[in-house]
Amino acid sequence: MAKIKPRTLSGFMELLPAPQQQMERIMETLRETYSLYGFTPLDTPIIEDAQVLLAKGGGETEKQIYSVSNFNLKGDKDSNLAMRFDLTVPLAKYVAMNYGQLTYPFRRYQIGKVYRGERAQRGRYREFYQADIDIIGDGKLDIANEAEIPSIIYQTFSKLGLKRFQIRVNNRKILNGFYEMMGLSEQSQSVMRTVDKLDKIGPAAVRKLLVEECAVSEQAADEVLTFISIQGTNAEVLTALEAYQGKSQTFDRGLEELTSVTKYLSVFGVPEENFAVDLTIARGLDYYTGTVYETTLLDHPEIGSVCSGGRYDNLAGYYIDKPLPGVGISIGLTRLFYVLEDQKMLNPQMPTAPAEVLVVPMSADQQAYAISVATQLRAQGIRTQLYTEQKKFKAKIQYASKLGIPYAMFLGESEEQENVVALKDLTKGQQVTVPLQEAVETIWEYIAQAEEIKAIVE
RNA sequence: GUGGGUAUAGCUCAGUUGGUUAGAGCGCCAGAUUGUGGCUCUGGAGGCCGACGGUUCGAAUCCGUCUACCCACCCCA
Repeated sequence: MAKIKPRTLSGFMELLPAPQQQMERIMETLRETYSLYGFTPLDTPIIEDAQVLLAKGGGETEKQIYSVSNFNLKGDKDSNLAMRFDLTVPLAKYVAMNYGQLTYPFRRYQIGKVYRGERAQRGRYREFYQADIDIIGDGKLDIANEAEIPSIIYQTFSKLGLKRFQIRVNNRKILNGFYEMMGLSEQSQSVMRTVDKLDKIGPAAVRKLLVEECAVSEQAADEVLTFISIQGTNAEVLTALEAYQGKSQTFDRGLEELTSVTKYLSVFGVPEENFAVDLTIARGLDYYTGTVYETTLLDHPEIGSVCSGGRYDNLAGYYIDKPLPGVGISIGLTRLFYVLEDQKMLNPQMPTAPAEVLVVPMSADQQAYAISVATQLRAQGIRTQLYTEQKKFKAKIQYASKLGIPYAMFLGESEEQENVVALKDLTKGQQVTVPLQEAVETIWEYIAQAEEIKAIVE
């Protein structure tokens, strides 16, 4: 019979057990850190009414969203459904729906898969995890939140063990104000996109594109280039920006905000080398209205941003008549994991075994003894696997070895009679015959040691 | 959506100007070693050479079509 070729779709990540274990460790770290800052977990459906997801309408979202018309949910005819493109729009819906029942500022985190109809590419997926944190205010939301959000990302990345990363910060109001001064408000979207390519294609090419593609005059293009090439320490950039003050209210407000965010970021404990005011950052979805963030790994800029977000003033406005400003950021977990694995940055010391000990009865006669030992181990909180297959001894020990299980416990006739266990440390190759409680102590020592290995990234 | 590339064993890949029985390394299985894994040695299994069509005495190799995947652009986490 002809077999069906098993395959995983392009742009979808599927991991083997050991790397999956590492991925789970990263997720745990994110959850822990997010919780530490008082965020509450949230889960929303992967599939939503297409109208809800496309409320914002138009643009790239519409092009890249997976949607199904006449999706036949039993009883619900002619539903137009779509898969979520990000976690921010579903959050806006959630807040709009439960407006009266939430307490503001509402802080939630969410780790979930999102879907985008793009061509898959190195570090770019069609299905990927985002790990979001957002703070939604009722009517108002203080600027300090816009500094707290990236400081949480700093904490998270640091806890993972990452050092060479940079959170780049900009403010849409500064950009919009600047383009307003230049009389380029109409083209600002395409100009920002072009400017964003500066790192990639260089100033000369950017200038050419601005003139040819964005209908910017030669003179204005030069001024744009001068503006975006403002560089230096954060203080220097802010000082340079002061020269543009007084011509646009929007710009002035943006500068004020950026100055506050920069100041608070230091207070939140983010070192200067891990964040930078960068005037070329503009991207993110088009709902951003103020501060915007983009985080890159300094040694792997080719992968692009692994975490971005920003301030949005009125996302829920598509659903209800309440102004609900928010600020949020999203770690591209799948992409981050891809880089870490691809670049061999994951700590090889990180344990990936599914258990600390494999309980091995020597023969069928010891099966009952083995079950009772395993039960006692589990009751004491030791992750335990029981090897019940009637195979050669070699196969049993190899099983533990391949899975990276550090201890094997052999239970034969003599062990059962004397009520002891033969505990073998597979990493050292040493074996002792001791009472069960003593073996438990040894394994606990190992577990305590393994927990010291906090850094997921080496 | 646009442009380029690739498709041979479970994985990574060789395969000469077209030539008869398609190879290697890793992995897998077995044995050396029936209560002791990793290292070593020995043996073994495993292929419609992506699919379909064409050229030829003869095709993994040349040509065409299709499909899938990869890279880049667009855009983005």
